[in-house]
Amino acid sequence: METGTPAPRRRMRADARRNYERLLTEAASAFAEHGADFSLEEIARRAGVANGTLYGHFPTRRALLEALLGDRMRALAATGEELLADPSPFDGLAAWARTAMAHTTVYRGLGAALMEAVEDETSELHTACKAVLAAGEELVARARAAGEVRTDVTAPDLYALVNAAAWAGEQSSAAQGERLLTFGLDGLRSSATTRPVAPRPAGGAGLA
Amino acid sequence: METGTPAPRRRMRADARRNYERLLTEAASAFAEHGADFSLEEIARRAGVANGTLYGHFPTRRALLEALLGDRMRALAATGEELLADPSPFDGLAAWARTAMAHTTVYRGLGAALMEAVEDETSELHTACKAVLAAGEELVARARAAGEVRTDVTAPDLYALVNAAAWAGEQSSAAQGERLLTFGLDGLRSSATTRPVAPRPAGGAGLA
DNA sequence: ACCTGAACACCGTTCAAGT
DNA sequence: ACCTGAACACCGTTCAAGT
Repeated sequence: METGTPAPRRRMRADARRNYERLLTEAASAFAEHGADFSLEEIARRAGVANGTLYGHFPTRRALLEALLGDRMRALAATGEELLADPSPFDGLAAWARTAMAHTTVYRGLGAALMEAVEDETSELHTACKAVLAAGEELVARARAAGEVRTDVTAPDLYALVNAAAWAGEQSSAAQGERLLTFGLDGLRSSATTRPVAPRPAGGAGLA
Repeated sequence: METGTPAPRRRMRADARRNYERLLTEAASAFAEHGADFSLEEIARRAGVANGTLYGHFPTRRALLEALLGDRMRALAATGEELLADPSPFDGLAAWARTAMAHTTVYRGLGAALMEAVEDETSELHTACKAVLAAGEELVARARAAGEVRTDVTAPDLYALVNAAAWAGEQSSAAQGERLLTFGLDGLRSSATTRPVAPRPAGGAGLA
């Protein structure tokens, strides 16, 4: 389902395309191993191109991240839509949050980039972040309407929670990050209902 | 109660002492304005000393942070001890967490430094972090014993929560950070008891 | 169209030489 | 005992010159 490195948007000269792909490949493994703040100069070196070539293809680090993660992030948003069909609004939301956190932990430092990008309209990652946020909003709205989370919970709350938990995971251990996510998700629950098991109206997951 | 810049540990030559204090003063305002990752070279420049002088007094950025924050952090730990007398174990814990978060937000990027230092025994900030962690542990233990938080909640959980909330506050808004802390704290509560109002045995806050 | 590599303005850290 | 400032090895980003 994954095509390895994503294709550039438009037709390119053969050598340009080769450089483009080499840069993405090296960036992917460098980011995976050393985090999203890894030296761009070193990435260019590893790809065997001049530093100027890297900037030609990716004017900023965020552009590089977008090329690497954009598709994945849109897939994450799509997963959110699917989870709207989960019989339990809260469980659907929680499952999605865990998936989102897994995506965020592919590169160390990614949570910070995603937090910044969602509020910065000039960021190349902004559109993808907004899509993720929108998916979260739908899940939150449904859980809110079902009385399974506090009435004041927002999509930015969920977004911040996921990224903060991912961040904490980077700083200490992945397990610690997951614990934080668990606590945070539990804290979103409506304090009125202890455990929103609810009557559940026999059928599916309506509520357009 | 605060003496401005903390005094150096031992007697120093007059010029050394002056440089030491100038460096601390400049570092404090630079960190406050631009975060704890601000250029050390620029701090030395602002203090009117050579960069080597800065490294002479503070071999690492963490040493500088320790000089600036050590006392404050020990005071935070002391506040934790005091809050052990709070009639409500959970409220005491929560109040302390909010105080801790306020301390963490004095410099942008401080949460990351504190998360790193608590696990790095070679860090000059390590002792201070451990003191804070120990205070948290006592508060957590009391709340746990009182059945007001889950039985599996640990001091590192609380520590990570505070720093992660502070981090989130830096990335978006202080309000968002506080919301996250609220959710997180609520998530620490024992899921068995909805609201642990408890009979409360008339008197104070025993439980040695 | 695209690539190159030097140029510029920064870093953190170390260390010989001074006083 | 302490300070200085150059030295070293890095960054990110830009841009003239090439092909």
